[in-house]
Amino acid sequence: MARKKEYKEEEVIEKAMDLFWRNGYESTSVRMLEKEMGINQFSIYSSFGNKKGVFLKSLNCYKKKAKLELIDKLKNSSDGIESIKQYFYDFINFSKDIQLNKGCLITNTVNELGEKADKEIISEILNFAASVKKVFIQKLESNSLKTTKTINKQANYLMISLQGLSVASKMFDQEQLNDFIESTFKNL
Amino acid sequence: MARKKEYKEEEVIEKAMDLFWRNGYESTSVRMLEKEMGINQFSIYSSFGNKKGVFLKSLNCYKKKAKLELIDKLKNSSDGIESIKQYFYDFINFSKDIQLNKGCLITNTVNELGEKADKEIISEILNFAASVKKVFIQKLESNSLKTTKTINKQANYLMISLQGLSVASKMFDQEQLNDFIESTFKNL
DNA sequence: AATATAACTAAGCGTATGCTTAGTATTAAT
DNA sequence: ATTAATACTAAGCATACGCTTAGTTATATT
Repeated sequence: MARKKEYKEEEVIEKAMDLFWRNGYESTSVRMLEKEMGINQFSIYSSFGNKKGVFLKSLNCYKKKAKLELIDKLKNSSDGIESIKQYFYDFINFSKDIQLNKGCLITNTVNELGEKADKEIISEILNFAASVKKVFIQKLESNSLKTTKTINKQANYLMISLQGLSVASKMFDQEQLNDFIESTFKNL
Repeated sequence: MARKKEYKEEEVIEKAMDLFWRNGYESTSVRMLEKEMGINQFSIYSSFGNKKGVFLKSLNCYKKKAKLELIDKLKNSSDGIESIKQYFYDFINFSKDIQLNKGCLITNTVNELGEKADKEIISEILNFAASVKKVFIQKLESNSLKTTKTINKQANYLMISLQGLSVASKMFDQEQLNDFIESTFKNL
């Protein structure tokens, strides 16, 4: 009985995600989203409720993209720790911007909103972090005699290292990033 | 011939710095600064020119505070690498907020503004990073046979590790932060 | 005491923010 | 063809933004 949507929600959310990724949550206005997504504000609000709704869907889109382009490769690799190292290098390319990098959307969000972030947003963030850590643990377990405790410690270490890489890639040159990655994996 | 200022610029900037530290640059409005600094917008603009001016002075204030409360202790310590490790633990306390942490103001700014930050702001950031790295290098040099190249690599590693700690302290618990610090210094 | 200078107050500038709503166009079932 | 339901356009809502300005108050010099 009703008119058809002239856009696919998944497609416009990918564009919204790009904008949030580049600019952060607060600095991305609904007018900017309107232009980038190519749809009117009415459509944005009828499809996603509010700005936070667009952001939550964008976080989800980011997770899918990261899974396809980064995490699945890591999962399917059989090089153990070496494959995690490769994941670090892959991440740099994954987050490449015009000149430097735009970091990891999840890390950017933690850094911008911190503990005063919305509950749903925090939940998405913790959920994503947990899923990455899980894969790290899998890789650390392969060909290893390490205890569960050691593996958990090392996974925590890698998670935080990755956040350092995310921030640093926005300002530091490739050589410094390489130094960091090489040192990070020296003793694992 | 003229009336006296009813505030000291250094004192009100410290309050502005606190606000920027907690909320970031964009999310801190001039109205918020007005309230926190305890002076009228006219006074803000006549003393500091514009919002960016307040921020630049705030960055400078942060640098002084970090020097006094963190860096000088590191400089005066003679424990070599162990003193850098202590610096990492000290940083966590330095950046303590109500519940979790507010990170490092410099790292927060890099993460928020990235490469599209104002030139003067970028310059302040790089300058601060260079001064910290310099102290790290000094400590790495003490009681060590490492080559200059190795020391530089390790300093780069520590700088980026610290940024990871800054972000992670906003969301992760103390145990995970401890794991991270302990693992970080196993690689040196 | 009069005066020039600068610091104050508070109202207001134009624009941008997140979000809504009145009115119109398009669809699929009757 | 009529109708009901939904998607569209575009104008507008109240509020907040960074910043300015007209008018007043306090000060050190004359």
